[in-house]
Amino acid sequence: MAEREHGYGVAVGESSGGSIYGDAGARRRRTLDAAAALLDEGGYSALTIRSVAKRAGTSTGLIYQYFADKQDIFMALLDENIVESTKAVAALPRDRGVTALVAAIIDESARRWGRLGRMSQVWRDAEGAADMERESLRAVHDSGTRYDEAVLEAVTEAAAKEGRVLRGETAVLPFLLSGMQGVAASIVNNWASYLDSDEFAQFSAAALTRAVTRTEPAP
Amino acid sequence: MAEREHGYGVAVGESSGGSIYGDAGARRRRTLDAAAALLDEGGYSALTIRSVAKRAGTSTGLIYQYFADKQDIFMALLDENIVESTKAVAALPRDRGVTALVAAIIDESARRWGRLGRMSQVWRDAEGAADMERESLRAVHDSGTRYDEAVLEAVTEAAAKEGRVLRGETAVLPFLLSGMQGVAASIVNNWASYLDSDEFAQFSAAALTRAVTRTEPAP
DNA sequence: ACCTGAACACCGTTCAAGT
DNA sequence: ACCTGAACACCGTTCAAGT
Repeated sequence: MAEREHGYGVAVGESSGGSIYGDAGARRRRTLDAAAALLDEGGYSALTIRSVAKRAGTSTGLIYQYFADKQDIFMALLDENIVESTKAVAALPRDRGVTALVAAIIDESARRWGRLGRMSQVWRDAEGAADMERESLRAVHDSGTRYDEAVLEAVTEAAAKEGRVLRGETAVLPFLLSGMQGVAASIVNNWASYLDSDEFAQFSAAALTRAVTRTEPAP
Repeated sequence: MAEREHGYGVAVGESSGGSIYGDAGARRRRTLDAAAALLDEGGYSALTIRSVAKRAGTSTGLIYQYFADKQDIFMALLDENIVESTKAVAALPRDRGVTALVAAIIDESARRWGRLGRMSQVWRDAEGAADMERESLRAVHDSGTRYDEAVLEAVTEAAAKEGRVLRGETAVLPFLLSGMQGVAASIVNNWASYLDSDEFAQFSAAALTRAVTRTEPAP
């Protein structure tokens, strides 16, 4: 917030009080923070290597010592965001019903999508580029898997508290995830602008709940 | 298909047999065709103004006489695609049940999304750029509205043939559209790779049908 | 009048040169 | 040893110059 825009040289962080010279970890962190800030402020087009370097207090050349390329920076940002979302989902209360839970997840998803939705394009490009070996790609993939698991756990628990269960088909979770994502994207892109977005999220959550759960069979 | 790759000068189309010199319509068409072909062959990164111009048999400068900028070309492509999708939806059979209809729409949507999904990013950037007046943006918006209407009509009719009706809430259509879009995106991005994509589409179509229709109340 | 393509102001990325 | 930033090969866009 009070970060200097035209700071001269390296603004020392709250680390062990000295120079950042040679500190790979700190520099990586600052680079990521700078990239995230630029993305928030000016959108995708404001995110250039030169401006990231300036804001992070490094040089363009040095950035390439910590990241393979620009895509790699996005990937790292995306990964951190998914990890955060996973924590948020895991922390959601289970005792207010499946619909309320799903609505909350849609909300979270819309927030993340608003910031990093464009990332999915980058992600797809990266996958297409045949360098699946890339660590950052594996990281995003793994984090995504953990996110999916967190959603499954949360929904299962919330359903149980209502005396309901998830349907048994394999496609139930992918469908729920896709549906929530689609609704979140719609909200962010403001399609259905004639609709109150809370009302839309609420209806969608209820509809998805109807679609993926059923009342528990008597034991 | 048999289009010349290194054609010299202007390859005359099936128009009135003469030069294309000064023919704005034809040049616009060729530019769009070239852009679509490049997009299909090399993805987003292959789509440069220089290569579009070369392939279309024009110059970079002339392209800017028919399109405001690169974004405008995408917009026109997107618009044509939505119009085609609308026709496809309108032509879908109504007598095989809502689920089959929805599955077919998801299929169509996945095909379109695979080619132009990235477009949604461009679209959002364009909207953000405050030049809502832009004709190409209005066109896409209007075409989108007509697509939505076509889906509504198709689903309503298919439901009626099964003795069902759409639920009455305003959010029903946006939810259905978002859900189908989300599922289509998942299929294209190959999330849920462990699942057969037909099975996934089928389950999703059935789930969405459950969520948005109910049996018709006795008259 | 219509069209071209060199020129401009960028971009991501590299690597010789500095400290 | 570590870091910088000019240089390279692009990009979208414009506009003087050609026909």
